[in-house]
Amino acid sequence: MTTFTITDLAKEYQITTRAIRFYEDQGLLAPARSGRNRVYSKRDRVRVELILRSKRLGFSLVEIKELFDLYDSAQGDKAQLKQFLKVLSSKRVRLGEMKKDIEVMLSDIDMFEAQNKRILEKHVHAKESV
Amino acid sequence: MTTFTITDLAKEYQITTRAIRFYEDQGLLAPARSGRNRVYSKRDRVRVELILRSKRLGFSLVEIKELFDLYDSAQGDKAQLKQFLKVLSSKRVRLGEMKKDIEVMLSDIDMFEAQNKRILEKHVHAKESV
DNA sequence: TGACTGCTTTACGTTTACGTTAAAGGAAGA
DNA sequence: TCTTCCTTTAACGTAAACGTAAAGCAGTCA
Repeated sequence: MTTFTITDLAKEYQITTRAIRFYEDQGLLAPARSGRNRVYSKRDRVRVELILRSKRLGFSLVEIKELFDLYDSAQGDKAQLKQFLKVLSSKRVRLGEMKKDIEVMLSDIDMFEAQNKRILEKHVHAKESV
Repeated sequence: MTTFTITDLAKEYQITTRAIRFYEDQGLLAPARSGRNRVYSKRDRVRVELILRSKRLGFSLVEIKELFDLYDSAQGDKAQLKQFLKVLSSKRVRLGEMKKDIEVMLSDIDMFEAQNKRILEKHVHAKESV
């Protein structure tokens, strides 16, 4: 099937229908309608994925909307397209910084783990030697 | 110098004194006092760095506090130490997932860039051929 | 001494991202 | 036809992370 209901998407992505409608209120989604009911296309589904991934990485809904809008208005408009590319590259920079932060935290965690495992083993030896 | 005022830290990390005091209210910092005034040690400074890095990665202040508390209570307590290690490894999992998300977004961005640059060049050629 | 500057506490305000009823309208099954 | 279920819009509520006065104390510079 090529279309989805709001509950389909909610179940698939483990979010509430309220959240999905909220994204629409904020201009992030614009599903078709069948009567009053919302009908989501594959494209809408992709946008939901993009929203969720972006959210997990700390991007605000406003930021995501700006990207979507820019992408939409960049179709055929050369100036907008250049602007879109600029924004994309700034996002890339930010993602790179986050990657660095993650590396630092991972190595911090490694350090703590190594240190604490040494301590745990010491305790064991102490017990054994008693 | 081995100690810092609240404005020292605020300037160094580009945050407001309000934020620093808020972190203290939430139990994330416990600076010494000189009279009524706060005096921050190098250890406090490290904690501020940890807080900010964690925040940039989307961790909540409550989560950060729990880690700090666990770390503090793990000194000499074997059970708490094991618990600390467990939590650390769960954080590591989450960081790994974020890394994946970042990779996906970066490759998405690469795709968009490549695609749009092709379009831009087409336009140029079109103009040249006219 | 008085003004200025910086730090303090207290407390209400604000933004983001939804949660949570509430009220009402199809549509399908017993 | 009645009940049940899913959907809709509308509106108020909430948690997190501070922002923003307000008002007082402490040091210092002229």
